[in-house]
Amino acid sequence: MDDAATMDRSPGGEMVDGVLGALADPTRRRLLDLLAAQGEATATTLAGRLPVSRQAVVKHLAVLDAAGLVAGHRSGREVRYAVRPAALDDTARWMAGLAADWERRPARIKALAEAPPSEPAPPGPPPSGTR
Amino acid sequence: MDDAATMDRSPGGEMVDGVLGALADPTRRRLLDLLAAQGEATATTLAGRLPVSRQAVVKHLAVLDAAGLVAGHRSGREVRYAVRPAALDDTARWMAGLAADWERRPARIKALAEAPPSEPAPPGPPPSGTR
DNA sequence: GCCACGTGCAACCATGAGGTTGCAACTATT
DNA sequence: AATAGTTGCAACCTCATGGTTGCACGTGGC
Repeated sequence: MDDAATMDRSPGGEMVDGVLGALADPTRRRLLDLLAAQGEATATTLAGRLPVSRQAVVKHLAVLDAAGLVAGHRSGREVRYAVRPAALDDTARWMAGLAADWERRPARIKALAEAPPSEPAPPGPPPSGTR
Repeated sequence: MDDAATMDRSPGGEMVDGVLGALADPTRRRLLDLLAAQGEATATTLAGRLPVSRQAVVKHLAVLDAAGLVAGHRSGREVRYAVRPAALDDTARWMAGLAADWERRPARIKALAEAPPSEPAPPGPPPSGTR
């Protein structure tokens, strides 16, 4: 049921992947908006406010849940979902950090350390078989 | 010149959409990492460091460019691409704002304004067809 | 007990995104 | 001029994704 809850701030960014993937879809974003606005809602309810079937909503909620962006608890015969800020927050931080990284890296560094001789255009990319 | 440069912080979040979509793909993220690390690189060079063809890289770069995450300028017979922090930064802010929004919204509000009569199921306005 | 509402599961469909290959066009370098 | 290295198209392939429908299962209200 949960995996993104694995509060993993590790470098690989395994969670970031999930969040970005989930957030990439517009319908999913609308869903989150609705959810954030209402606090709680069931898949059936949400489907009523979107141009898609209930099943589609269920699938989307599953993705969002896997990404840790929402969580649902059972209440009687229905399952109410609610938004879960943590993962989003973490991803926002990650992204801000990345942006900062890019900014403080105008260019160079690598270019200098990559061509000791005098060739700014190394035609022989050599060794590293990154595969 | 391009399009994402349309510094549009408008509500619709037209840019955010592009950035999230672009960032959703892992290959594209690797590409950005490489690019950020080297400062500048051509599609051909980058393809050499990734497990995909040059053409695939070209397509990815096109997506990233459309999202405003990279920009390329011609230098002789080659086209060097470089990372472009602005869009990423904006998106990070947007996301942080959203997260903050979620956090300061434990629930309620809706419950009060939504059920005066007795019918909480209006056929709502299907906004822009997502697809 | 019966019925209605809501969820859960599975099969199925269609499109688009990621990837490939092949080739034409352009720019340097010799 | 001939050639080698790059970029730019375009056709084409495959598979994951978003979406649908149909039906079985649970749970609560009558």
